[in-house]
Amino acid sequence: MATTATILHADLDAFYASVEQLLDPSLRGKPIAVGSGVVLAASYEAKAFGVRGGMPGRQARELCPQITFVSGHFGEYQRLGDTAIKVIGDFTPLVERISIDEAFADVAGCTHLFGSPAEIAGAIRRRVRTELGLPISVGVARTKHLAKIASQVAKPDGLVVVDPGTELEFLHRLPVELMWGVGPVTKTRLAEIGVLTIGQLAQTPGWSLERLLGPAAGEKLAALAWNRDPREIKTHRRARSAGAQSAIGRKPAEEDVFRPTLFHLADRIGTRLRAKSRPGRTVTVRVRFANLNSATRSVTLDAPISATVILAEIAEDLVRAVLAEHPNEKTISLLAISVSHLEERWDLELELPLGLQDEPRRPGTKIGMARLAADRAIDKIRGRFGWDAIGYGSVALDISRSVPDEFRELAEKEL
DNA sequence: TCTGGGGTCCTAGGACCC
DNA sequence: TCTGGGGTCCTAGGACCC
Repeated sequence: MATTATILHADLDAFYASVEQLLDPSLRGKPIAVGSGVVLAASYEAKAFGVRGGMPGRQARELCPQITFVSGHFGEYQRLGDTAIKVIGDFTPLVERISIDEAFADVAGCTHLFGSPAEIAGAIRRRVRTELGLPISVGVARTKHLAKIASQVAKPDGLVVVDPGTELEFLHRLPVELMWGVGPVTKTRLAEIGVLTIGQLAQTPGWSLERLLGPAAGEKLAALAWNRDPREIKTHRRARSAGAQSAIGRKPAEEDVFRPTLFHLADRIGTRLRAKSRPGRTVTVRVRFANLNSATRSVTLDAPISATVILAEIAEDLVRAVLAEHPNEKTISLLAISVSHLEERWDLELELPLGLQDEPRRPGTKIGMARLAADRAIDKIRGRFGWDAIGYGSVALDISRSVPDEFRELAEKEL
């Protein structure tokens, strides 16, 4: 176990909103939100009014009548996020990117070049500020969990270093919801037994936590409360699933409604899976009803798939099964497909004849091969002329897009 | 009053095998 | 016929994170 604090957690502040204020100086110092129907991100000035990400636009306007909505420059978010992470990479190769605007790094091996971890953190913050014009907060500690908490405490635009000698003193005075893994439900459950701070959590008997939260969560939280975090920096982590979803308002639970939507979702997912040669064996479907209750249904196949049509047909079957189980639900509000058990296909892709990868056991394999070949052709055309250049007939038309496609792409994980 | 979209991990029960 | 135990996989649902 390391005895010095060399883990950094760097987190760009109110990232999308800060980029908008960077691009348009007239927005600086003002409450703004990115998005239209829903708030995708809010500036600190807007957060001061209680505006939060995910909030409906109408509610944000009620809280903050003078708020300015901007539609968003998603390409710029990607570019600036990448650039900020690269700044960290100039100090150490041990960088674990968590999302578009957030990363861990271990600087243990580069202090002889660049100074103490605190000095490196300061240098990162200065460079991101001067070279990109963006505020970034950094936490420095001995463990990932504590570094992450430190960066949250540092916000906005700050630096917090937790010296190994002061770890528990720092940690135990903070509220439990700052801990990784404590969301609204767990916070409420802990509050019911009088646990509000991490210090109180640390003093709670293990059996009590495990009874309250289950064995895994109880043990994990107890460990984190004493700053025992075994996690290491992982520089490359492969995705375990790929999915897509679409909120469709309130529509009747009928074939005419869910078929085109499922096809569109399958198209998006299939394209990604094929691009990385990572077909998957398990298909999961989620249907959310008008009352916001939802039901899932999944199937695990003998062989992995990535062809759009096959994926769509399986998803349709699953949705029909869900609806059959909920005959009283006449209205659906969201459809989702996810593919998991992804293959690690890298080199086999080159060895297997095209088509044998998909559906070797499905009756009518030749059809499966033809479908995959058709997908490959479409993928190629789209690669040259853009996504909308070609598609599956009616599917290309009139899919309700509640958020811009560019926003969806930002959230996609590298497969 | 009615939150969008892309992910990860855990749980609990059941099937199935040794 | 009843008894015990361990392990793996699958499915449905939830909590959580960004």
